[in-house]
Amino acid sequence: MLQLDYRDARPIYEQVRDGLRRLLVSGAIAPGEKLPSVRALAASLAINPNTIPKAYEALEAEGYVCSVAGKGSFAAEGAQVDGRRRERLLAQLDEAAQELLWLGEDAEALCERIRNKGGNGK
Amino acid sequence: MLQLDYRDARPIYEQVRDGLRRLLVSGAIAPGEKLPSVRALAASLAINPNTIPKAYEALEAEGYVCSVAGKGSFAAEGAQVDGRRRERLLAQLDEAAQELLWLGEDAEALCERIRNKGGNGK
Amino acid sequence: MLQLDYRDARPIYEQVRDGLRRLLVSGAIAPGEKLPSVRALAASLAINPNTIPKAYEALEAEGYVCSVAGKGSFAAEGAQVDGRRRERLLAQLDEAAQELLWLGEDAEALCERIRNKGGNGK
Amino acid sequence: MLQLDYRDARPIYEQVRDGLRRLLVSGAIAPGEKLPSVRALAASLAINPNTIPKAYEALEAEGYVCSVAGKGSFAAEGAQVDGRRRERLLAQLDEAAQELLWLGEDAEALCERIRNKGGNGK
DNA sequence: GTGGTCTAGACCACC
DNA sequence: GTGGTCTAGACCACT
Repeated sequence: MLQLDYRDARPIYEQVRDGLRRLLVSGAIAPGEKLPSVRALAASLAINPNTIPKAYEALEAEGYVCSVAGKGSFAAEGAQVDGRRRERLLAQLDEAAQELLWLGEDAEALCERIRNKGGNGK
Repeated sequence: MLQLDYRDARPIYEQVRDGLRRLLVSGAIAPGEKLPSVRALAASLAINPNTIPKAYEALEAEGYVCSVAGKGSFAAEGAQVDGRRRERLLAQLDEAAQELLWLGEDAEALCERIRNKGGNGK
Repeated sequence: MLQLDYRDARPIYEQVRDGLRRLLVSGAIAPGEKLPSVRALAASLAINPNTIPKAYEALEAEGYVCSVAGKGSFAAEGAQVDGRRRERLLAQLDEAAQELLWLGEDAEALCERIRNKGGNGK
Repeated sequence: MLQLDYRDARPIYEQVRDGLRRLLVSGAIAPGEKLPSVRALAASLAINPNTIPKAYEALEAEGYVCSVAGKGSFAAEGAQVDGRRRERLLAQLDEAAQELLWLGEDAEALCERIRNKGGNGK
């Protein structure tokens, strides 16, 4: 389900957070669906159970996840996501696009990439 | 010319590297133009001179900059940029676009952003 | 483990880099094996600890080494080596071979050298 | 005839020396043929005339060139080349071959490269 | 204990 | 003046 890279400079919890977010936005996990429990995910990734809540809390702060005490964590709707996250993504898109255009990439080719992303999810 | 943020998690040399790259791809520094000398830039940023070469070497490895001992460092042509840098940018673009689309952003609106980036440089 | 030559025109960090790469490709250091720590290697070579990371970073950029903060540096798999390194080696081989052939060296004799290199590692 | 690269770390005279040697071993300049005069070559490369004799002297020391006062410099036969140069080339070949084999390159493929180099010169 | 980063100051070769 | 290299010593986060 998730792939950890111990050679990655990012801490484990960030890799879990980013991996889960990727599964959410790719559609692999549908809105409302229950995420794996802390213990189950920790076991399947063979990491310390204390690491998982940190990832879940970060996603909850962003609005991607909704945790209910005693019941578990659930995937939220896209509309509930934090506005600052959206701005950061737009900035990331702008930055990559500007540099790619400077490198000679064709604007329409980049647009075509974006349109294709939308269709199939991943 | 550049702005450092000591609250930023990124090390100084990465901030310098990213800031200079931004100046290059935005057209603020033209290809072939001389970059500030190691000592001059260090002084203007009020940091140790040893920190600057690390940023310049990273940009040289990417193909954005060309340093010549005894003469200075110069902005390279876009065509000399490392292919792996281009792939990383495309991945960054894809990731941001996919998440934005999931958040409900309109594909054509994102395309319009990209087209505008190309025109005015910054 | 490594031998420095202060009469060599190459800077120390390049000698360390090339020496380590030699140990890796000769099989003296196996893939996955831990390399000496920055401080330990600096002490054993009687040089400043700051010089070692420069060699390790270069090998990491080539794909020969993987450094993990807090854990150490490790030998990578051959498959992870940068493609540009491979091209540079092929060019080096071509250049040496062409000149040797012009000097009257027999092509088959050179081939025999290459076949022998493969067998015993060093 | 020769291509200089001012971004290259090597001094100009080494680039001229290596470029001329390349022309010799590739067959572009035949044994016995007259090399361009110091002034002519300096003019065609748009560099200081003092730089050319340094390159010619180096090639003469290696045995690739034979200079006659008042008449000019001439390409020598392969057999006249310095033995140390040959040993250095063999070492260069060995080193590149060993690393390429470690990277998974096929020994016979490398041999085929060498055989092809011999046939057409360049 | 590990690698990563930064400061301070020095010397070199080259232009 | 330039970039390139090295030394010495320090602090940090993470294991």
